[in-house]
Amino acid sequence: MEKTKIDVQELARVLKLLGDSTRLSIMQYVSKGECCVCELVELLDMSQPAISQHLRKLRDANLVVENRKRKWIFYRINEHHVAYELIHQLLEELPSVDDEFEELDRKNLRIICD
Amino acid sequence: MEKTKIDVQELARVLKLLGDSTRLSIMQYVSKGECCVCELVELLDMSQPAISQHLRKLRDANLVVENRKRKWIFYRINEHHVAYELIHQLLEELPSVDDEFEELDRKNLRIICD
DNA sequence: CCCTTGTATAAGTAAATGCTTATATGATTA
DNA sequence: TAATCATATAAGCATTTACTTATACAAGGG
Repeated sequence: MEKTKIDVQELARVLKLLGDSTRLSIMQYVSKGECCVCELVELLDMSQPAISQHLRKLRDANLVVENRKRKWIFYRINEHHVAYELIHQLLEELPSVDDEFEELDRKNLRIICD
Repeated sequence: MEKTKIDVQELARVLKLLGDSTRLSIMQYVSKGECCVCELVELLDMSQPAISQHLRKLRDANLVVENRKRKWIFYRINEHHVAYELIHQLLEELPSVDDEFEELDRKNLRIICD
């Protein structure tokens, strides 16, 4: 069974989306578990529309999927994307974001919703 | 021995460069062996200045290294780049470019220079 | 029902990008 | 030394990008 090959244009499209530090960070956060928009706004210290627009691009490319719970919209990485394994490896090269999540907890800005 | 981590900004910079199908193809070609500019112009069917400008970006980012031989300038992938292993894995996801190199041979446009 | 909260979208803008054409540079050859 | 070949650089331009501010929309809570 031959491993699936990815088209150059398609891979370039994905890499272009990941080639922005805000979006790359978003991908890292949402790969650790679901994040809602307001959490990402806090984690990345950026305006809500800016985050929303980045999320739209990632969603349009199917790199993330949304999950609506009560009044929040949670995003998580799409594990079924053709390039998921590759993206996962990329993200593993990055320093941990555990501290950022802990700080979010300390500030009581983590949204727990089950 | 902990594996070297790459800064988010730095990885994003690399991915941004790879997030262009022309440059991604160039990287693929020069990872298979040295290519001079005129070969890349032929392989990618683009203008010489366009290729040159893409090569400059890749060279500035240390993703490729140049090697001057006689009147040609050959480029090859920089195996010592921090993200080399990662890039190598990315390139392995792409379909082979052997046919393109063979066509170059058939057209007698391959530069052999030793 | 209103009012608030969370998120999305629209419009505008400055900066970056990727080409083009024209020209410069540098090495090779006649 | 002049002509040629391979490549680089400069300038110009249309398009894309990533923000901003303002507004819309959708879900909950009083």
